[in-house]
Amino acid sequence: MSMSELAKNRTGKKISRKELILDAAEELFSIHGYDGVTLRQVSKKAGVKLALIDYHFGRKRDLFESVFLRRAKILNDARLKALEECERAAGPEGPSVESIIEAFLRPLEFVQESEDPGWKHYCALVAYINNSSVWGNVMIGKHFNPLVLRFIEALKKAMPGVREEEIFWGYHFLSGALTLTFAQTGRIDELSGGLCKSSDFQAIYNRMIPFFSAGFKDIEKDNADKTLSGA
Amino acid sequence: MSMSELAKNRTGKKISRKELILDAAEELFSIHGYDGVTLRQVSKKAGVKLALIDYHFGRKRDLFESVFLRRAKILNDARLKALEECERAAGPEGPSVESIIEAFLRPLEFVQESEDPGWKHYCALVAYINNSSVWGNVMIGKHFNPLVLRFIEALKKAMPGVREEEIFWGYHFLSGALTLTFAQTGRIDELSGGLCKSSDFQAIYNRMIPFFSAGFKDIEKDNADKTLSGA
DNA sequence: GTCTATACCGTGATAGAC
DNA sequence: GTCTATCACGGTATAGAC
Repeated sequence: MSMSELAKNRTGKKISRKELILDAAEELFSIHGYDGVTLRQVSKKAGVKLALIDYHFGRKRDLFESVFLRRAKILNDARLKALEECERAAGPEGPSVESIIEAFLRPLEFVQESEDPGWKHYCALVAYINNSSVWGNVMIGKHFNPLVLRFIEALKKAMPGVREEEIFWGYHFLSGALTLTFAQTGRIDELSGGLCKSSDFQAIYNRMIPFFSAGFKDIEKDNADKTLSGA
Repeated sequence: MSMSELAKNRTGKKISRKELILDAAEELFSIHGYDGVTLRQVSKKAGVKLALIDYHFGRKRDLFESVFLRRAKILNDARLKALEECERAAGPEGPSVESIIEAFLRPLEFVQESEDPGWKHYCALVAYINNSSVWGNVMIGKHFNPLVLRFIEALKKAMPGVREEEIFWGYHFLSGALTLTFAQTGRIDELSGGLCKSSDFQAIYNRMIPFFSAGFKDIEKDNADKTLSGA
């Protein structure tokens, strides 16, 4: 790697031009979506020549995928680790619903704490992809579903007797709430007249964990009711 | 209106070319987003000449807004009516949290029952807009927030003593889950191995209402706890 | 008032020369 | 790694036909 490929970001760390392109693309794609961004905009924002994007990533589609993949593994490894730890910490009867949801969400807090603003852009990009019927099933399905199924398994153990599909629906609701949070539209800020700050992920997770735990427990109660009445 | 402006849809009803353009644009925008659709694609799908779009709607942006506005009022009027009815039906102490959420969601069921497939496309479009940091605050804020604040008010009455911001957060979660449902990505279908059908809105609302009611009630309980411990 | 044919001109992704 | 050419496509404008 030659010196000319390196630049300094604001924390003083040297980063390659390839990374600069990824950073610029990440931010732009997260705001305007795939079709709303041109490679020229990316090259301008990254401060590199247009042709360098072609050199490093080839087609636009591949650049988009590279942006998505760069942080996917880091994110999911952190969540998997959190789940495994909460399983270890729990007794033989396994972790509670609440602690499983906590393991799913808490690792995301570093996004806000990180000095790298790219993580916030990345979350917005995940929101864009997750809501897209074009990209969602391909990219999220391929790279996030294995981890999600791991969490679903844990929830099933924590709620024995509950029908599988009910747990999947609960996850769907959780995923939707998280996605809208990631999207960072600022709508809740305005709607609430400034009472809620959509940028304060920690405040959100603090509320999401009990809120969704209550939802899941309601499923469990309902299912138990049905089992009883069916007996 | 001349005969030449009319065509027949599959239910045999005559619809104007202007409506055909709106229908085509609605479907395409809902799948590919604003930037992912060209006016030429719209004209082709609608079966009209390109210049006709310019004649009826002017700029692309204005077409997009026309598509969004066409059904917004119908949708929100139905929900407002449902809320008012549930308030009338309740005693002087006002409606329950559960019945308020029901009034928010149930009117959406006609979307699935309607013969007009455009309603499903419209919902996906709302999902796209609600998750977009570019369009969300402008269009959803302007045309949906007044209704939403009406529901928030009802929830506040149903949960006296709960801090306003907690209710806003609860709404944020509800909105996210609903948005992901609207988006119709089919991801939950695949994730669940076919157990869940994302097209079955009725099944979803049946589960959302108790799930989110439980979440809100948990907020209420928490708040009461804090009040007690603070006393 | 409704619709069509056609042209404009900037911009886009991409390929190939250097 | 970089520069430049290519060539299709995009939104929009306009003149005129029914």
